[in-house]
Amino acid sequence: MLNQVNHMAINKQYASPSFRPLYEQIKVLLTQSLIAGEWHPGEAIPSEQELAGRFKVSQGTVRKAIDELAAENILVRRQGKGTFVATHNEENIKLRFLRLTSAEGKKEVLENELLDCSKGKIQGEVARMLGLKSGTAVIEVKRLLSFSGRALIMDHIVIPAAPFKGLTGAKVQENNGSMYSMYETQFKVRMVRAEERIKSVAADAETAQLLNIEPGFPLLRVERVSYTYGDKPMEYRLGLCITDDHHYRTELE
Amino acid sequence: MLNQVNHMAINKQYASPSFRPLYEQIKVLLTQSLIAGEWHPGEAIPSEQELAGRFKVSQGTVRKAIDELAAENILVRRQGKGTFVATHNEENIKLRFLRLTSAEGKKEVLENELLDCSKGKIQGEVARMLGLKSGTAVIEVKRLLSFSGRALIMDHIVIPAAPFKGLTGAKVQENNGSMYSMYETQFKVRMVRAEERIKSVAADAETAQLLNIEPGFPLLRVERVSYTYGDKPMEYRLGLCITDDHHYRTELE
DNA sequence: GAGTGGTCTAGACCACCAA
DNA sequence: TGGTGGTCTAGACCACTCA
Repeated sequence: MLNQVNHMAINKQYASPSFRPLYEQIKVLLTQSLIAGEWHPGEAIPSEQELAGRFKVSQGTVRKAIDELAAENILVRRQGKGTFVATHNEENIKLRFLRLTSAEGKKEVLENELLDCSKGKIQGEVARMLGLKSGTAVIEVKRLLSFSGRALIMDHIVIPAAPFKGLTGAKVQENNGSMYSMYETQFKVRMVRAEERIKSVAADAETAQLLNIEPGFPLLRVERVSYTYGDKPMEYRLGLCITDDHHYRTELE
Repeated sequence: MLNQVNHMAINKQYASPSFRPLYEQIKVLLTQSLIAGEWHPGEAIPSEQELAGRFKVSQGTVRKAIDELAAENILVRRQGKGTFVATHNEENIKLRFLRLTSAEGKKEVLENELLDCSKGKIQGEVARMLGLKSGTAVIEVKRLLSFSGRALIMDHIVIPAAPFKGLTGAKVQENNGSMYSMYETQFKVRMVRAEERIKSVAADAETAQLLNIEPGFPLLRVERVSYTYGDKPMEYRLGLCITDDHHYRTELE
């Protein structure tokens, strides 16, 4: 199959219109291998030379494909060692998606308090955002995240039940609340990117009690959809955050 | 000078330690030309071939340097036409840094109401963030931004007076509130990237009156520092936003 | 020392654009 | 038709890692 794809490519690649560069085809092939689970997060993929041989293209073309996947945080290059599948399961990047920081950026101790982990059926807007039919079985997790001993975030997480069969509150506790790390190690699901929508809202009575603040206290409402390989949405998350001593940081480019 | 740099590079480039790739040196040279104003926003820079000749390196090396500058939104490539200095002064990207969107992402008419434009002296935290000494002369702009007829953002903008000599309220009005476009066309200052810190706050009395809401209404407090070429901070901005019908969108990668 | 990614070159050819 | 960026190749050599 690979040979055929590339023979086609080599013969037809410069037959505009609908021209697709070879390296994009290589990118698709690599992504398919990732989806198929040929290489798991943290593992090395074959060397550029070997992939060039397998795909019957030059090393430079494989290189360009890997360059782009590395720019998308899907692969990670390490000179002298190889190219690896990116992972959330390493100390320095376990919290890659956590954007809440204290004013001075000082180190903090994070704690996770599980409030609820139950099965349900999805509906409405959340179903649309996850690309699921209304009524699909989902798992819902509610938890509190504490920074240096103070509860700052109330999270409500919704994921489809099928890919996460066997997920329980106990497992969430075991992983100390690092959901993305757990998704990878336990369920082979890697989140590649996420989109967030942020609003300012007043705390309702229930949230206020959980976060130990007065009702009406201003909270940051962070709505997140996370995507796995192939831009497939796999997690919905609603966070309510206390931001009197902390802030959400982001960069515009 | 260029020859010398490159002769040094060609002879010494592979003399580890402190090895710097050639294309990084080219990047620095291109950035210096941008800072020096050799090419202005919207203009074309010389072709890859010409730059390769000028720097005495191969086209591929120039290409890699330009690739990175394009990834940083400093240059823009247009196949068949050339490579251009990126600009905020084009319709589709005038609002590149504006992250506030209505729920359905529908088009909106933006209006700018100037509240104040005055000179002052900088102090405290803002001085630190802009890398200025306390007491440096600055220009402060206060304005309201309306979306489809409703005032949603109260902006407070602080910029050093020196690079923006001659900036007046009238000029802000002329440019219809598109500050980044004005910085470029009138003062040759291009903002390349920005960092933001976001909090949720309750509206104070003054802001509430300006935005036509009740005091205590939850607002998004967006603090921004914008950087020009060479990562030099050039603008501080504090925005207070109504987010009942709108949200701030961002992407995590 | 062997193997990996990283840099640089030279050359061929294609896609796209403007005149 | 000529000039520009975009793709692809083949080869040489360097930097880095690890056994």
